[in-house]
Amino acid sequence: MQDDAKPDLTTDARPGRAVRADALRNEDALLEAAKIVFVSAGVDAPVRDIAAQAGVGIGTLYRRFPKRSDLVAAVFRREVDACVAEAEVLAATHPPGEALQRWLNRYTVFLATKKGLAAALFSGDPAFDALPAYFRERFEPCLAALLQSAAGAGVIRADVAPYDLLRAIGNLAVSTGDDAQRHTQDMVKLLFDGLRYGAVSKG
Amino acid sequence: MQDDAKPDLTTDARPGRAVRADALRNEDALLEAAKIVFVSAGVDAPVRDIAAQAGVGIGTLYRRFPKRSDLVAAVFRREVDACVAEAEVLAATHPPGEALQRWLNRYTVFLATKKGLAAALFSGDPAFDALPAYFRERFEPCLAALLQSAAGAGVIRADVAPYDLLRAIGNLAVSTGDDAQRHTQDMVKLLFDGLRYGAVSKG
DNA sequence: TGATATACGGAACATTGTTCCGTTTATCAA
DNA sequence: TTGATAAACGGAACAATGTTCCGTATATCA
Repeated sequence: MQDDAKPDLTTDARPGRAVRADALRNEDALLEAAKIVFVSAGVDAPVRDIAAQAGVGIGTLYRRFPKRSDLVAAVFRREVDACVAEAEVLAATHPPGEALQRWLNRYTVFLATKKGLAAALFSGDPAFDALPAYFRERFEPCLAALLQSAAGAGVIRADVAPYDLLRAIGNLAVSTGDDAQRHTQDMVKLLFDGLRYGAVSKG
Repeated sequence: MQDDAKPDLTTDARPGRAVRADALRNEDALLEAAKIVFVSAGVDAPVRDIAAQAGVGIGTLYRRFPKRSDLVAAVFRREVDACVAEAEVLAATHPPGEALQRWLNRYTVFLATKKGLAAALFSGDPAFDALPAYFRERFEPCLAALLQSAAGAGVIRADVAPYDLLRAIGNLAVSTGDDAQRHTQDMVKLLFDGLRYGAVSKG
């Protein structure tokens, strides 16, 4: 593998020339804007609104993300990455058990903002085919590290598969209704208590 | 409850006057057209296409179905009804075991055409809120009758709950891929064989 | 600092959703 | 059977959104 691995950015630049700085800035602004607009107006929000929120022209949006699904997928990856990155921060700044608990909460927040995407994910658009794998690739090692660390500290039991936990919480998070968020977080906490119940050393 | 129960048709007619015959005809034509277009172009197909397929103007479509979800829900109910009606026909024209087997196949066909609707059903549109209940209300007694009849004839065992079977097949039918249909039907057949395995009298 | 590749912006066009009203037609009473 | 009238029809017109295209602006590099 050569290290021509630039950010996978749609650009007119040929190998010789560097990608322009404003192009990078706008890519970032668009993703941030899309994230905000998707939450407030759904993934079917008008592209004009996203461009406006980002402070760029429509043409710029289309240059980077020719199809809506490109933008949706990019936002999804970006938020997965952000959630994973936070795990590392938490692990470095909190004791293992607390880091785990805090991250599970962070993960439920991630899931909550993805409800609007669920329908899109099942739409059959090939642009989304790779996302489930990406989801697992990124989250499984991430949670595995937190679990192993907490288990090593004797705070939780060690016999729960990371992916099982990811899925269980994912299922808990699909509940709907007024108090969905409270309900989900309560149930996740219950799960976490379950983890603690069988811990090796401390009660 | 008075017996003013006409078909729940949006109409300008006041109680005094009968609903016009062309209105009824067009309602039917629109539902039939929508069913066809939804299969070939998805539930987001342009309303113009549906009106054209039905041979009516756009205004007529909007008069009956002001929102797309109204049309989607009406088509859904209509197809549920058609599938249920076929159960009665099969029960009257085939021996119990064969009627059951044939209907289960018919049911998988119904499910297959509903994949495009799955996303819509989960969209949170209140127009769809009543559909799951309708689904169960109609299908559960329908399948219960077939099962009871077959069990009475000693062709299958009698300890399977109709709703469990409906759900199991529903889950089998969500599989995707090139051979999804074959796979689903194979698995449903396996289920059916399972029903036969514990039959009371005949082996 | 000038030349040039690159990217930007938004007008213009295309597609689809939705409303509105003049025209047509089914119904019903005479 | 026929005329009056309510009811429904059809599609033009308008609105909202998606998409393309190209003249203009600017970052990069020699």
